[in-house]
Amino acid sequence: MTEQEQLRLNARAAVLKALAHPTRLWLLEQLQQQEHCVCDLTDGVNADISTVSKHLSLLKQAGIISSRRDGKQIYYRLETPCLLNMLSCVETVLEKNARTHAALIKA
Amino acid sequence: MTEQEQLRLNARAAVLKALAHPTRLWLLEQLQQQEHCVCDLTDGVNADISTVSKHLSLLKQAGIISSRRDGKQIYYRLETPCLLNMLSCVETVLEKNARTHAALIKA
DNA sequence: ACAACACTTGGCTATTTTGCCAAATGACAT
DNA sequence: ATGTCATTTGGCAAAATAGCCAAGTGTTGT
Repeated sequence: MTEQEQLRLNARAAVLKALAHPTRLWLLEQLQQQEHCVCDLTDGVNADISTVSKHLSLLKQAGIISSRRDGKQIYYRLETPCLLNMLSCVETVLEKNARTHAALIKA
Repeated sequence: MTEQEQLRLNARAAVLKALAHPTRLWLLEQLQQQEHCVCDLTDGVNADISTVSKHLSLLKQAGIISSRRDGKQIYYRLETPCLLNMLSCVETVLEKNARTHAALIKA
């Protein structure tokens, strides 16, 4: 693994790490159709507003979402919609796992 | 967020979490073309064999790779090749970030 | 200027992840 | 059976992550 490869992999891992949290995945799903302010998003999650805010800024930091201010509110929107389509392959893994698990139980 | 949604998101996040590490991404790239034994993989990474082994079993646990024994060696192979194609979208994020960063420097 | 609102940031603790070493397992050869 | 090779597992310490509360920032309305 060369040093350049190392850097490339670090960068990729950073994006994946940003995605790898249930609350953040939920937030991204909410943003898929349209932008939302933090207040909209907080309602659906059972976590402190500050926690949601931190999740959002983490996603922003990773370049996955962006924000704009409109009066008192801050609206977040998805920058890279393909990320959510991408999850179809994750779903493939889960289905495969489910089948394997079922087979193990039957056996 | 319903409880069922919660479970679904947890499962997805677990797979993403397994992917979200530079060494593990490298291991997956090695396995993309063909299966490899641990000894093959250890050579390319500057980490202890035991560390590599733990990364591999984590990936296996997540259902991303599988293993078979052949004599003294254990061969790992990629179970869900689409995961690596999927990363093209991660690359999109990174390119976008690079452009944004460049623009900020210029400004 | 001041209060109210929407959000972010700092600070803290609890939990999880990482990676090394050393010890254990499993397969094969002698 | 004993030794050796390939790999896994246990145990531990260091680092990163998560989430709450409280305090701070920025905006609007009075």
